[in-house]
Amino acid sequence: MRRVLTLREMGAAPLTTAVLNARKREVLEAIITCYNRTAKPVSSRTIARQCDMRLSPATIRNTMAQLGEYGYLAQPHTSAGRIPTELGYRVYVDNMMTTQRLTDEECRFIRQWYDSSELDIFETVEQTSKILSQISHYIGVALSPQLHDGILRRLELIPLDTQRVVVVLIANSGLVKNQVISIRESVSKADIKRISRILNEKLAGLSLGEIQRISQSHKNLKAVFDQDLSDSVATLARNTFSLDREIHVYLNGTSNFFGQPEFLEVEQIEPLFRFLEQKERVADLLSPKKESPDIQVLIGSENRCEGMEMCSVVQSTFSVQGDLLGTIGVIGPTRMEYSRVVSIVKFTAHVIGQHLQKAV
Amino acid sequence: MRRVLTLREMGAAPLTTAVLNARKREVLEAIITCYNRTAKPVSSRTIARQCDMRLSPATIRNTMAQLGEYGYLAQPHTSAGRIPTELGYRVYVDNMMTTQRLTDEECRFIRQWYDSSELDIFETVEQTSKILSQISHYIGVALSPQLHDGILRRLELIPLDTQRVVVVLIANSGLVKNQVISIRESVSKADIKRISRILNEKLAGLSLGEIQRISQSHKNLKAVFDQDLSDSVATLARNTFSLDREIHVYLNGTSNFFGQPEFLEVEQIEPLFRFLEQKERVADLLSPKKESPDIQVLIGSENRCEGMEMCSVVQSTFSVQGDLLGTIGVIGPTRMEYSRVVSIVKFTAHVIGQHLQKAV
DNA sequence: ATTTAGCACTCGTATGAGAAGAGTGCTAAC
DNA sequence: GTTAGCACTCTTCTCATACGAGTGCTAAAT
Repeated sequence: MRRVLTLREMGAAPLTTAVLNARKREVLEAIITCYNRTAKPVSSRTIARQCDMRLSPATIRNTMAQLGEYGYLAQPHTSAGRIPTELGYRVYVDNMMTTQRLTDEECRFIRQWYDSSELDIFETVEQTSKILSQISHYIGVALSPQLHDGILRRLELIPLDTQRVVVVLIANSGLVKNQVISIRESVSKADIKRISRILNEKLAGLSLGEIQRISQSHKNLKAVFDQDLSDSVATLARNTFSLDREIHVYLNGTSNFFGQPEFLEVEQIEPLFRFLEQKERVADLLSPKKESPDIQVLIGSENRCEGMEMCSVVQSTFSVQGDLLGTIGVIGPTRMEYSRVVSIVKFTAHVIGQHLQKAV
Repeated sequence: MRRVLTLREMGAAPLTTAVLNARKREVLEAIITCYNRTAKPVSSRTIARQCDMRLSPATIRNTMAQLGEYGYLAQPHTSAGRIPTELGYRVYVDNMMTTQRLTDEECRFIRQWYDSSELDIFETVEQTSKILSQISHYIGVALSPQLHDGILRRLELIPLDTQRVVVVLIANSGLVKNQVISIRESVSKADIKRISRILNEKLAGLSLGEIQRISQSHKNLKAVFDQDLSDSVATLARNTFSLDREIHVYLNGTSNFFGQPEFLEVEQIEPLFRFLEQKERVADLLSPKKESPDIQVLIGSENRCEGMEMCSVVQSTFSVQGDLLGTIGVIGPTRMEYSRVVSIVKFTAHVIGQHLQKAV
């Protein structure tokens, strides 16, 4: 029978650090560090050897037993070493982790990518997932900004032929999106110009989500425009702002997981890859939560995603001028170098913000 | 020692069907069919049981031995059944395969997707990869069209501020692409309008690749415009048409490979996934070859891609009004239902062409 | 009161032998 | 030309055993 603690057992354990004296902290950290390297249960002897204070394996065993009672450590089986539980990692991440500065080289590597790239937001975001995966050696992930959340700066209608118009929407954040829309009755070029002028006058400065809501109802439209609108204009407006809520999810470095010892078996890696292929779910996972802190760390099954039980997520949002634009993150095994990854994600979010600022 | 024939041995075998009498053909086909189902070496007894002409296993063994000499069959080890070689599949695909019509349901399934979708080309292409994977149960792949290959119908310059302009390029194929470009010296709105008019007059109807070439050189530009251009206009033109040659590659259904018996081991699936993550290489693989036939089938190592040795590719291009727009395809294990997949890819390429036609 | 040495015990892993089974190739008879 | 029979090969599965890593507990040492 496997001695893996249930969540309830783990939840019952004290979460405060008060109960963790210096030695327990040191042992917990040493085990986490060692487990990160080897992915194998850590024995008391290993810790005794490398621990600063010279203690015998027997003493370490006592400490480990106590950490086990708290639910911070678990044993795959009775006569095996210890591995950190999710709760153990949680305590480590929340209370013990020291922020590790990136090396100058790493910083340069990240900045270089952005400096050498154009300003297209979508490409920048896609590139970011690549950067994150390359530097973290895990999976880099990035969510494209949603036009829906932006403020309309300007729109342009370009007649394509009598039946179709290209709409170009420009948001305050620098986001530009075009789409071709069809109109039933033909509208003259002059009309389109007029409509375009009116729409710009009345709607610039509003959020695109708000505009979309308004344009759904004829009544609302009338109120905003303060005049009666022909059916064709109303339809045009409605179609112009019927934004697809699709989010683009960019994933990179998925094959980095093949190297990880805990994913050597297909049974482990298959559910993960199946999950990652459902882009909507990945988007859900990464979508900023209500009270989103600077940086968020979801450890193991905390992410509540089927297939992601053995993975952790480190994520952050990036914004331009206070406008939330998107999310970036790293997905790695639960046994992850949290301090390094947190630094990477933080720094990258900062740099991407700076970079996009130029495009405003 | 493994009895897998080398390519040279296989190449030395006769490729004509003349040498294949009815029985040999029937046995080869039966083995391929059976191996497709089971992924296990096929024994003489299995064939003897299901073969139409009532023959004993011993007779089948003789025939199998001859097919083995031709290089169409191989044995994993001395006392195992036979599996088709790549050459065997090649003979089957080229000479024996009967085109299998899709069921009405499958046709409806494919058409439905397109009927219910908007006309944005990129989304259509992305969706296509999803459709292909869902209906083939393998990996669906699609290459987005390259603006570079299109004919310019129209361009629009939208001033964003004094230093930046949004360029909207509209190609004959219905492809629309926007990009923000920066200009060093500020250009007035009136100037931009004027420039836009000139560019449209002079360049509409030319291929974008050609335009890009022209706009690289000041001299060429002068020749086309038949007048001297200010530095600002030249720069603007150059930046407008400096199209990134990036191709978007859409992959879907990669996790379908987890179900395949020959990919149960990580060692098999890892190189494949590593390959698929290199989007440029996938694009290379799928890019239409010089003399590209209606539909192309690459069997096993024919694709010459590291990691794809155990996979086959069925691909086709789709076009609108004779303009080659992009490529779609299916990647599956070498042990693939070629006749079904060929039908799927053919039909889908046809439907996507029809669908995009509407957007022209 | 804390630490440690010693030791019995548990459990996973590696190894090897043996049996079972699937399938072939060959030979001789039909 | 076809087939039955049989020896032979090779894989796979199972079982037993040995080994080793690591623990928990107890009693002694500090």
